[in-house]
This record gives sequence, structure tokens and C-alpha cells, in this order.
Amino acid sequence: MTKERKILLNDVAKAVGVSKTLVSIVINGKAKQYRISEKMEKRVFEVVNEMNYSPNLVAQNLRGGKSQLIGVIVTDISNPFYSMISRIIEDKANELSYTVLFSSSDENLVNTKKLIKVLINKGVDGLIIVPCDGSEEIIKNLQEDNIPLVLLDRYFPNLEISFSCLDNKKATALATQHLIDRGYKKIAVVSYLTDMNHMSDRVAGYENTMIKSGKEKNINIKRINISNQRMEMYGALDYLLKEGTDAIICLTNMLSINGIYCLNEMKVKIPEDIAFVGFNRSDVFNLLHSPITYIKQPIEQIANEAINILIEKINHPGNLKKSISIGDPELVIQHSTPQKSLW
Amino acid sequence: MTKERKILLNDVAKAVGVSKTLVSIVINGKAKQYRISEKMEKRVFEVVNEMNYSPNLVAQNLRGGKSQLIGVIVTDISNPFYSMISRIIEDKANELSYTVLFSSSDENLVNTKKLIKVLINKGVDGLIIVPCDGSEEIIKNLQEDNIPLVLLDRYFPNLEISFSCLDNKKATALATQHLIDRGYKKIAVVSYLTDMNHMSDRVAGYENTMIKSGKEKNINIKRINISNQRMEMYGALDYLLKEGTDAIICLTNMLSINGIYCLNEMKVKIPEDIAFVGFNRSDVFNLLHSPITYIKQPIEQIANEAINILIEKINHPGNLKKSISIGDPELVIQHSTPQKSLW
DNA sequence: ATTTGAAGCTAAATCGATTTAGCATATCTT
DNA sequence: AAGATATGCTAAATCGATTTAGCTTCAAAT
Repeated sequence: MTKERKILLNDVAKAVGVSKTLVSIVINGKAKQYRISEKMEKRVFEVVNEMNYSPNLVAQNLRGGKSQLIGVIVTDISNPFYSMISRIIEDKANELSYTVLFSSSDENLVNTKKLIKVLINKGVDGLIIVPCDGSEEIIKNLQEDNIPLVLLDRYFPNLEISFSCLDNKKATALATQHLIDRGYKKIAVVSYLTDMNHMSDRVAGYENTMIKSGKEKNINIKRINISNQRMEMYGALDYLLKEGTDAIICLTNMLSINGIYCLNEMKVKIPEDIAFVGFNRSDVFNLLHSPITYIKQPIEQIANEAINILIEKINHPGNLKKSISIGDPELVIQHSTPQKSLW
Repeated sequence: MTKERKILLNDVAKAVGVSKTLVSIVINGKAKQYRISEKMEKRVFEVVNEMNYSPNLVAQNLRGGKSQLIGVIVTDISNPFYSMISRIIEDKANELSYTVLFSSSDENLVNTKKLIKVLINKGVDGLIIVPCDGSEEIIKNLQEDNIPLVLLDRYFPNLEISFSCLDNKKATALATQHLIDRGYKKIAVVSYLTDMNHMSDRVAGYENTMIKSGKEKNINIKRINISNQRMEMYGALDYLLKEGTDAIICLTNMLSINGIYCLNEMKVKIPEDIAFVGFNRSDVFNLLHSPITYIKQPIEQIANEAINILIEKINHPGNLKKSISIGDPELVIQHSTPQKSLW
């Protein structure tokens, strides 16, 4: 079987015996508008199907200035949280006949800049970005260049930019309140060293709840570096245990898994020695001897809203209104946070 | 700040006071070949940098027929194994200034066909595909259409198509031999119901090793459906336990995690009641009370080789030679497969 | 003094679609 | 019957780059 040349618009036109113009018009559903006879319209569709013609998207893109591509920058697509988000975005995009270009910034500003440039250069119609520390300025520039843009998972309170993320304050408030209700006194959190709002909101949700319950003097927050997590986690846990902490909330999935790992290694038992709340679902949480209580994000909703907002922006370039979508957290209560005995 | 129009080739040409042709030639490093004076070459580069010009990739693509895009079809990008592979491919592709279009087939033939069509239509220069059951024919067609193509993780022994995957027979042979060495007699495997070679090779590696050790009558293979895994897993385990199985090897990561979960639920203890070998690294394996022995794939190597072979094919379209790369498995021995007491 | 050749550059064609402007012919008005 | 309107279709411009073929100059060769 020799390689067959791809069918072009011109081939179809010749086969029908009309101009390219007519075929293009019909294919794009503008037959009525251009007064093409119904007989002809039918004939064209027949031949198009027969020849199995489909337009060259590159040419369409060049002509129309639309690529049907959207760029997505997460911090690391091999991180389960983002790979699940990506999968949902992928499916939704396909459904809307968009194609997604994924890339990973590794929480690095230089990478983020470079990736944005590459994606724009590829002609993406819009961007979904998980912004990293220090990216406020470049995100603002994007906005000013009128590039359809939605932030994911985090945002900048001072910028008029659409975003889709979790109600982070509520998430940790739920967890903290739950621990308080179960009788824990010295509740601590482990967070990242970052200025991004998702982390500070999670911390705030915890602090507010502690204060409301008159436990402000027990507030204890350890912040560790996003790289070198394993090592710093030991230090953080060691410190917290010495302080007499009776419950720990880890503010991300990776922190949770690292936390569990380190406690394991340190022979500290959950929940006998310390109660534990994790963040985001993970197989790990359910397979442990005592399954872990965790904060669950409505991933599907967050991802879907991000892409909905983006497509809306792409289709209505004039409309600069800031759309925001805030997902509701759920606390999945398992065995790592039992009622504390009150002796 | 008003939106600035993107700088075009023509703008640069005007700024320098020469033709578009000249600028294009210089940018593409063909100044010598076209006898452009060095003075002029330098001048052009200066202005290009000054104006921060970068060519419109869509136009380049239309003209040149090259998109610098590669399409990757995995079964599910939210599956940790594939999300790690994807991340490595992404990084390597960026390095080579390619961009990757990821998509997920869900092990479904219809999806696979559709995705291939969409990707080709997007103008990808080549494809990396994890083929699913029944896809042999369409993969063969791709090959015949001269589309640069590399299979990943699985392949078709009868097709002359390049691939990069694990030495699957060796992988299970290692695991089986290890269990035999540790004194296990009734070793069973849990596999998927599929005709793909990666699974049959894994099964074969197990069978061969059992036979070599005179245990052919103890060979026991349960195959379960890839959908509805959780339910079928209970049935499979129930059967194997009743048969007196003393060690189980699960042939994929998801099977392993599901297997561990079900055993957990069934109150069957690893390794006290049964020894267990998993497939592919997972956080889960290391966080359990007794960490799981598992077969580790050289993911980095497998992913890198896939893209290397693909780029090679893209750059030398004439060369139809079949390149294959087979990764070496490693058995990470932990506590789920202790020496069996020999009373 | 004329031819030959090299050096340095450019106009125009090209990739494959969409869209604008407009050309015939037929039908309707008055 | 002449002008207006509707119908059905097409030629050519366009998107932004690359590449082919070729045009000037000026120096070297005969």
C-alpha cells in the first residue's frame, strides 16, 4: 500500500466540480448564510464523507488565528494531584475539540516564564496556569496582553484575574475544628515556605479556628522547603513532638506522604502517639493500618471550572470580567483522628 | 499599556531595510550558504534581538510541514506510572525544542483511533503510543503511512515497528526466582485479561521460572478485567487463598495496590499470611507496616529511549530500520517476602 | 572590450485553508 | 420594459513564514 497523499480542500472541490470557496463554506456550516442550494450542500457533504476529508488544522490556524490549543502549566505533572487535574482537563478539552499542551514549572519562576513564552509562541488560544512564587508580575503582564488566562489551585488576591481553586481557609478550618471536637489540644500544621496564597489561606484557616476556640497560644506552624522535603520533615516533626503536639495537619499531599513516612521511620504511631490529617486523596491514606483522615478537594469541579472559564474567555475576548470558582472541601474522616481519651 | 501587535518577519525586514528573504535566511543560519555578508548578518541579528522577534510557528509549520510537535498516547495520564513517564518525555522533548501533546486512550481501541487521527491532524511530526488490545491493525497502517512512530511499554512482535519497553520476562523471572529462593512453593500471579505482549511476557517469565524449578503443577494465573478491578480482585484472591497460595505477584502497579487493599480488607496479613510482590514503585509500598518487595522499571531510560528513537526517525524519514530498546528490571527486596520458615 | 563568474540581495511562489468582493442569471416591481 | 432584488456561485486576497529562481553590480579572465 503506497502512501496516499492527504486529501485537500481542492481535491474535494474538483471532485464535486465547484470552487474551493463553496466547499469551505458548506463545511463550516455557512451554506444558508451564503445561499448555497440545499442540493449542492448535500452533494458536498456526500463527497466530503466519501473522500474522508478533514481540514488541515495548521492552515486553518494560520488563516483564522485560532489554534484550538490551550496551554496548561502545572508545577509537576507527575505529582498525583496535578496528574489527576490534567486528566480531567484533557478529557474536557477533547470534548470541546481543544488540544492541551501540558508543561511543568517545578515551582520555578524562570521555567514558568520560559514555558509561557513557548506556549504563546505555539499559538495557544489561552492558558491555565498554576502560578509559582514570584510570578505575580508576569501573570499581570499576560493579562495586560489580553491573553485568555485562568489561574488554577492558587491566585493573586490583588490581581483582577480569573481563577479556580479550593476554599483553602475552609479546608483547614474543617480539619482543625474536627480535631478540636475530638479533644486534641496541641494541634500543629506543617506547611511549605512559600508566599503563595493557597498556603497562607490554609494556614489562616487553621489559625482562625484555633483562635476561635481559645487555643491561640497552641498555634504551631512549621514551614519547610519544597525541595529537600524529606530531610526537613524530620526536623519539623522532631520539633513538634518535643513541643508535645498531639495532632498534625499536613497542608499538601506530598507533605502528608512524607510526614507519614518520617513518622513511620521515627517509630511514632498514628494515631496512638499522634493524630494525623492529610491533604488530597491518596492510595497511601487508605492502605495504612489505620487509614488517614484527609481533606478532599473537588478536583473534578476545580478542573472543569478552570477550563469552562477559559473557553468562555477565549470565545468572548472583549469580556474582561473576573470569573472565580471556589471548590468546597470535604473532610473524609478515617481512623487517624479518633476521639481522644480524656483521662 | 496597550496590546502590542506581534512582531513579524516583515517588521524586522523593514527595520533593517532589507527583504524578508534575507532576514529569514539569516535567522535560519543559512547566511553562508546564500552568501549574505557578515556585516549584514550581524546587523540582522542585532535587530532581531532588539525587536525580540520570534517566528510564528504556525506559519513555519504550514510552509515547512514540520510542527515540532510530538503526540503521546498513554492509557491514562493520571496513572502514576504513565504520569512519571510523561514527565520525563516532556522534559526531554523541551530540551530538544519539541512540544508534546498528551492524551489518554483508557485502553480503548475506538479512543485510540480517534486520538491518532486528531494528533495527526494537529500536524504532529511523530507519535509515541502505548498500544491497546486490538490496535495492531491501525498501528500497522500508521507505519505504512510513514508516520514516525515508537511504541512504548508494549509492542507487537510481528510488526517491524520500533519500541521501548521493559524486559518483562526477566522482570517476573527475577521475582519468581526470588520467591522460590526464599522457600515459597505455591506462587501465583494476578494479571489482566489482555492479549498485549507485556502481560503475556510477564506471565511467561513466571511460568518459565516455575517450570525450571519443577513447580509447573503449582502454576496459578488469575486474569481479571481491567475495568471493575476492585470487585474481581476479591474473587481472584479468594480463589488463590483457598488453593493454598503462599505468595502472590501482581503484574501491574494498579493490580498491586488493589491487591494490597483487598487483602487488607480481607484481614489477610502480608507477609504473615501471604508473601507479596508488587510492580513499579509506589509510595504505598514503602509506607506499609511491612514494606513491599517490588519490581522496579528503569522508567527514565525507557522514556528517554522512546523519544530518542522517535526524534531519530523524524530526522531521517528514509531510514525504516526498527530500533528497539529493552530496559533492565530491578527487584527491590523489602519485607513482604521474608525467608519462609521451613518447619 | 566583451564575456564569465562571483557576491549580495530580492520578487514572487508556495503551504492549505477562509473570507471578501463581485459576477452572472433569474425573478420581481412598477 | 427597465430597474431593483434575489439566487447561486467563484476569483483572488489573505494569514506569516520559507524557498526558488533570478536580478544587479563589480571584479577577473580572455
